[in-house]
Amino acid sequence: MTEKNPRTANSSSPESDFSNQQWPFELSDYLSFDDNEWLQNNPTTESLVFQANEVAGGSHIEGSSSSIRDTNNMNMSGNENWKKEVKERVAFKTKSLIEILDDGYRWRKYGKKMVKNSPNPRNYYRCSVEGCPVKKRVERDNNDSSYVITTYEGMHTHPNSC
DNA sequence: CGTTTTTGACCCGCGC
DNA sequence: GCGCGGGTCAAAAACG
Repeated sequence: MTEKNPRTANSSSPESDFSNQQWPFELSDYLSFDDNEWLQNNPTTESLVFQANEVAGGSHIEGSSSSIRDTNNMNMSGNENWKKEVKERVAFKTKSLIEILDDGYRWRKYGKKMVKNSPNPRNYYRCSVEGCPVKKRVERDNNDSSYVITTYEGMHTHPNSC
């Protein structure tokens, strides 16, 4: 990075932060997004947007986006893990040139990997706040480089950066 | 100066 | 048993 990070000190003010970006939605709307609503608004998105209670060792996303559908189809054979911990998993498919979508939290990149089926790199982000098990996975669409698939994992256990 | 980014290496699960 | 795929960590560098 060198000039693609218009944030850093303004993380405390997500409002002004967003004014700088070309977000098609408002921060509040973005946070209260309903997976069901998204499906209605984006019928072409298939099952890319979903909210599932994942379990450790449940179904890993292997392959391309087509495999993501498998994640929705959890296996009943290991449903006993459900009582363990509920992990919220939300995937967003947004048409934007920027992949670093600021949601008011601080994200620290902890890894970059190349998908074997695409020349698109996959970025792994994590909440900089300690105690926040929230993880973010950002990947570009294979078919539409203009689209960005952002997958949020976990819930924020700390107040906003404000 | 602190924080974050970056890249490579390492680790884990499972498939064959 | 080894290889593959994916995911994570870690040390150093870069940036504000």
